[in-house]
Amino acid sequence: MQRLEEAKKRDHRKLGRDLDLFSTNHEMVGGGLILWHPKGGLIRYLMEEHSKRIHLEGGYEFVFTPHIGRSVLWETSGHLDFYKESMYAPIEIDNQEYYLKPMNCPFHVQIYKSRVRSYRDLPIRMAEWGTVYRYERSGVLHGLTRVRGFTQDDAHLFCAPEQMPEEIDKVLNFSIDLLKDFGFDDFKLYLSTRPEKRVGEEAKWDAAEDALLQALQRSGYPYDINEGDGAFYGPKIDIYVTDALERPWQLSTIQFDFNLPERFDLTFIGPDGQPHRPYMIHRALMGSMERFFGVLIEHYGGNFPVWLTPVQVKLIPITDTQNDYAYEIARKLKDAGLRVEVDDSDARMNAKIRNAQLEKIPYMLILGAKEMDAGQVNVRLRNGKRLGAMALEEFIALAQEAIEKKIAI
RNA sequence: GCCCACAUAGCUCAGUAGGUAGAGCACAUUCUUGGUAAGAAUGAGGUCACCGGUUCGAGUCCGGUUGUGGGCUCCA
Repeated sequence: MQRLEEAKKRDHRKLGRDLDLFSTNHEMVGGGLILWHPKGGLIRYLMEEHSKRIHLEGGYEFVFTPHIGRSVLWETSGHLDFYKESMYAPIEIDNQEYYLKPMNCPFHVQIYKSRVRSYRDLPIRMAEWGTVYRYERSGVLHGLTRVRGFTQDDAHLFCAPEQMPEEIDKVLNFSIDLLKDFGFDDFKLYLSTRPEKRVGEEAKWDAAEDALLQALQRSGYPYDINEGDGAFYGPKIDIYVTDALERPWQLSTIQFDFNLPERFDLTFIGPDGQPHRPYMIHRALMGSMERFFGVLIEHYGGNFPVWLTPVQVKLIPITDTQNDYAYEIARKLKDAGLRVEVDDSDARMNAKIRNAQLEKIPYMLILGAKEMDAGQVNVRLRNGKRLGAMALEEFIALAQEAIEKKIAI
C-alpha cells in the first residue's frame, strides 16, 4: 500500500510532465511516439554522451544507417516472414516498397558484407544509436517504457568462434559497469536456452549456451536459467535491474544470432585461406533510450544524480538588489562547467525556494545582503539540508565532486 | 488485441434533481523588496473527447467511435 503510493508519486509519466521532461500527443502525433522536451533532451544527451564515450574506449565503432530499406532486405533477413505484424506498412516509391526499420541488424550486416573480411579484422563491434519503429498493439503502450518509436543503444559483434567466449565476457562486464554508472547496482541475470523451434546447428547452440553460462558464472552475480526461452535464432542473456522500489526491469539483452549470418551468407577468410561463418551477437545495454529514461526517472523519483540533472544550481537573490551579484556568480559557475539558472522573478525568496524544490534542483544558492557583502553563497540542498554560507570556490569544489563521482544527493 | 473503468480550462478536480459551466494551481498585468517549501489584487483562459439518439432543453440519460488508466498477452 505504502509502496503503491510511492510508486504513484514516482510515476515517470507524472514526473515527465511536472519536470517538463517529455510528452506524448496522441491527437496530433500518435500514441507511443515520444516528444523529448529540452530538459529531457539534455538528460538524454548526457546519457548518450557518457555511453558513447565508453563504447569508443571499449573498442566499438559507430555506424549510421537509414530509417527505411527495400523490402528485399527484410525478405532476406526473415523479418517479413516472422516479424511482419510488428512492422509499419511499406512506403512505395518508384514502384519499390520500403519498410520502416523495426531493427538495425540487417543494415549492420550489409556494412559487414561491403567488403571481404579477414580473421584479422575480427572482432568487429559495430554500434549505432538506431531509432526503430514497431507496431505495438494499442493496449500495451505505456509512457516511456512501451512505445512505438524508440532508439536502441544497439551493437552487433562479429567474431570468430574462438573469440566468442571472451567477447561474451567483455560485453557482460561492460553492460554491468554501464548500468552501475547510472546508479543501478542490484542485478539479476537470466540465461534463456534453445527453444523447440529453432535454426542453427546443435554444435553452435552447445558452444553458445556454454559460453553464456560460463560468463554468467564468472560474473559473480545471481542468475537463473529459463529453459527453452531463447529466441528461435539463438540463446540470450537478459539483465534485470532492481530499482529503488525493488521492482525488476529488463534493460540489457545479449543475444546470439545464428539466423542472419546464414541468411546473408556472412563469411570471413580464416588463416587457412578458406571462408568461415562468423558468430554474430546482438546486444542492447540500456535497451532503449526511452525505456531506460522511464526507469531512471522512477528509480530516482526525479531526483537525478547531479551529473544528469538538467539544472544543477538555482541562484536565488533575496531582493533585486542582489540580482547583479547573482548573475556574476552564475557566470563563474558556468565557467566552472555547471548548469545554472537565476531566479530573478519578483517572487519572494520562500516562493523561489519552493519552486526550486519542486523542480528538484539539487543546489540552491541563497544570495542576500549578507552573502553579497561577504562575497559568499548560502547553500541549501534539495533534501532540505542547509550547508550555510561558504566561499564560491568551496561550493564549486563540492558540486564538482558530486558530478565526478556521479553521486545523488 | 481482449476484460473492466474513465474522458469537464495547460495541470488537479467540483458540477448537487437534465435548465446552455466553477475552484485551486499554472499563465498575464500591477502592487509588494521579503532570510530557507506558496505575499496580494486584477485579468485572460472551456465547441464539457468526437458522432448520433431521447428530450421543449443534455456536461448530466442511451448507443457508437476515438483516446486514456488498470489487468491479461507480448516486448527494448
